[in-house]
Amino acid sequence: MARRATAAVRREAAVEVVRDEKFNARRIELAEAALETLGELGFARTSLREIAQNSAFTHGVFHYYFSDKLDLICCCVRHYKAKCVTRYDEVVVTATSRDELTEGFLAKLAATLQNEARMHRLWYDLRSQAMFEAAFRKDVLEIDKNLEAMIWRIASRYAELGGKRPVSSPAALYALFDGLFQSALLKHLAADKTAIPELLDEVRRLLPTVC
Amino acid sequence: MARRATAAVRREAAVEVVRDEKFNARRIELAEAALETLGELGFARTSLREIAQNSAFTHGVFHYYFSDKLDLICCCVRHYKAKCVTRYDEVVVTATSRDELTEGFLAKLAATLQNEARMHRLWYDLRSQAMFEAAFRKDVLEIDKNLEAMIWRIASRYAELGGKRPVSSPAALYALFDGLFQSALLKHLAADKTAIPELLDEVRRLLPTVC
DNA sequence: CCCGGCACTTGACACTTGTCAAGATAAAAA
DNA sequence: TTTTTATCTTGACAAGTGTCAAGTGCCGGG
Repeated sequence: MARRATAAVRREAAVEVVRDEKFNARRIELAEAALETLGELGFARTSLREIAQNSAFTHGVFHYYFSDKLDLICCCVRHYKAKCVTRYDEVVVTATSRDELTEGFLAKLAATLQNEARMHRLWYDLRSQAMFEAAFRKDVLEIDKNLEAMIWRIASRYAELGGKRPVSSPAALYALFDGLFQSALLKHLAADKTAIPELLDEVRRLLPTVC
Repeated sequence: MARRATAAVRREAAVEVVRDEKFNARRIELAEAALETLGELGFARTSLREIAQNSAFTHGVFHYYFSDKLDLICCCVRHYKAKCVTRYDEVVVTATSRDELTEGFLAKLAATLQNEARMHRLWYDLRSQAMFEAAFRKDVLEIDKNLEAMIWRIASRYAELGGKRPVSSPAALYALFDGLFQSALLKHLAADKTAIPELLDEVRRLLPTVC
């Protein structure tokens, strides 16, 4: 009898796990839909109803899966993180020379700016929001740390391939590339055709200088 | 008679000018009040009524002096610009040695981060908004250009005092310092006591490297 | 003195917002 | 089958939004 009871408990626990997984999957699905609209309109102009309208659901769902709007957007930020901090890792791993790494990095950089401008302006938007809204800070700071590490992996590998070491700190390197990217993104969104090539030139010139 | 008519026209024109000046002065006064609230709450959460409540006026005034909310905020951005792009110029002019320039620059940097954090997070907020709202782009890009020039003046002077030339472009230098400042600001607002000293250390180490 | 226009306030408008309770639907359990 | 439970929709709520027309007070010129 004790054994049967245990089995029932186990089965119930398994059911619970499955439900949790389903619940989480839908949360992520909703977060992804939200990211679309956020990338289009920005944090300030995005409402739950607008998000719902660009998705397969109605506005009420969000309060079934999220405690409130902030909870939803925090979930968006966390989900965004997972996608974005490994963007350049393949290039880092496969490149066998400085030139190869440079070209791979630049190609990905240009493609990102070209195709994912909306997602990245959202990132800058949310990072600014974190300066006002404490609830975002923890996640934003963590993403920032991961991005810094990502840049550092590139720089380290680049230096290694030349038998050198990066000449500045991870923080300074990240600041440099992030600043350049941010500025290029703004210009690109302002329909400045020179934004991408100028960013590439700048990075191409900079890489041998700093590593 | 022609002369009297001319005199009347002139007087009227003078009156007009005075009125315009008064009108403009009040516009700036209102923009300044708006900047206070914007710095406190951020773009997303700031309403005209909130701005009015933190000022000596009522919410209706803003439509007497501005065509709409965007017009007001554009005016805020432009007014902000005027105040902020000359922050380090005195140090640049008066410093007679590299050390003096370094210490003056670092002191102002620390003071800015400490005392004007709210105004600067607003700047980063509005710069992000410009990625979504085309109406902001022209002014934001212009401010960015001015800030880049400001950094360049510091770097040039620093290099000059050492008989050198800056080793990187104005764009890269600005990206570097702006990125570092932005990151330090976020950490500072997240109550990270090490943010300011670490920024100062980083800049102190970096200056001789880049100029 | 009065009057016209400027500067500002007031109150209302149409609309949007986040939130949530109540109900519908469908799948699972009994 | 019936009952229960999970999921999702609907409609409503109060609060807040930008906007603007109408009105108030006031000051300077006639």
